[in-house]
Amino acid sequence: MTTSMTNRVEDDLALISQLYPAGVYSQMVPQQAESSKPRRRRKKNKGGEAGGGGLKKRKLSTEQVNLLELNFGSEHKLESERKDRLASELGLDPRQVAVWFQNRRARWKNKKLEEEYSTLKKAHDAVIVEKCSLESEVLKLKEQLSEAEKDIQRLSERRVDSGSSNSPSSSLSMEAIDPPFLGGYGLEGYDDDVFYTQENNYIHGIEWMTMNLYM
DNA sequence: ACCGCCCTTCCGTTACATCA
DNA sequence: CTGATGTAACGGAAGGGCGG
Repeated sequence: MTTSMTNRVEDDLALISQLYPAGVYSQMVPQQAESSKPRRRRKKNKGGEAGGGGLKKRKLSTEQVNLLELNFGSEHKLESERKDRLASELGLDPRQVAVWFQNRRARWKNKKLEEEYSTLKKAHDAVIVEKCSLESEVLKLKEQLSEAEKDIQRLSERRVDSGSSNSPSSSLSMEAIDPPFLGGYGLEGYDDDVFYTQENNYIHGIEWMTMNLYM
């Protein structure tokens, strides 16, 4: 929190450094340092010259990187003993080895985060697909239910009609799937979901439908 | 318990190299 | 030449260990 806030301030200062010529800026810094945060600016290193004047190795050789990678693979942390040993093996400054490990840990962390993100995204996508499939199944079942309810309605209406007209269609099979006798009370006490049998036992509509469909 | 010093790690950034 | 990308290096904050 405080770090990022200071960094924002530093960003502003860095921006200032781009807006003003280097010489002007370098003279501005000490003045600002008195009132606010001092900002040390790294020197540009044109022509491979380090700040001190010596030649600066900008890129590590393949052999150096390979050995560093090998060491990083076995242990991400770098104790000072190992750092010194590695540095002398590679002909590098111990500080360079420390910086390399530091940057390598940062890269490793980023890569791990990317992998975790990718894994989570795959899981998320799979859940979304399953959700869609379940939703379409719910829709299908609702349609089936609606059709079944319409059938029940038709059948109960036909039952009422056949009471006066003795239609020839009231065959044996129709008897089997007609709604059970509702007694002398008409449809007034008729519940949408419950049918009463002649024995005054009741079963739910869906169960009744299922029973008749497979009888 | 407190303080100052040193060392290390992490984070954000900068400078530079390399490549398309 | 230029913008994107990778990486070595830096600066600062924070935390732990240790002696005074």
